[in-house]
Amino acid sequence: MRKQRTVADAVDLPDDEPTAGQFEVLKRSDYKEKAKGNVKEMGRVAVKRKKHPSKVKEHTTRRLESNERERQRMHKLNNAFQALREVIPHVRAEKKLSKIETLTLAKNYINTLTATVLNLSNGFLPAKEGNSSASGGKLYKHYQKHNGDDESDEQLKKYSTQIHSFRQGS
DNA sequence: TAGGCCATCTGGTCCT
DNA sequence: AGGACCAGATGGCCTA
Repeated sequence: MRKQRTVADAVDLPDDEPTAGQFEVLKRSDYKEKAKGNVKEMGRVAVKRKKHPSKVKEHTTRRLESNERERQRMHKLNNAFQALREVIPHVRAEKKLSKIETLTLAKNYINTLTATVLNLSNGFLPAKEGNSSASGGKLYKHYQKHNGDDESDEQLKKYSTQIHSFRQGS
């Protein structure tokens, strides 16, 4: 199990260690600039600055609350990833797809399905005026825009190759 | 042991 | 003003 870090961990520092609220805020650009030079001192520059205890407490409370919200947000995101995993057919069922694998596979799966639908519905024919969505014309145009002249067979090949490579763990 | 993946914390920015 | 979103940092776990 991963260690649960809390603000309490951060607050429980030696006396000479600055606590939350005693750091000078850097602008994002400065932050990034600093990142290039020194990884150890990322982001925060310690400046000893006395703050009223109630302010520190308030800051800590707010931090805890937003940490909790962020955790919930990430959990929701992970649930969505899990839901996506469950609808993408893939071979390596015994091993969970990573996030990047899930997204990549999903994208190619969608392309494959789109191509298949277009083929089945003769979507490759020019859409009739006024009935473009029903005939698949819009879909075809969208698909063509993003996939050029890829045939569905090509998509299918691409998709199965990818599934295969994931199965082999490459 | 190195590298990949992930969860969590954090501060800045955007949005309502 | 406050919450959502984002990206960087950090450290733990797992596998080759």
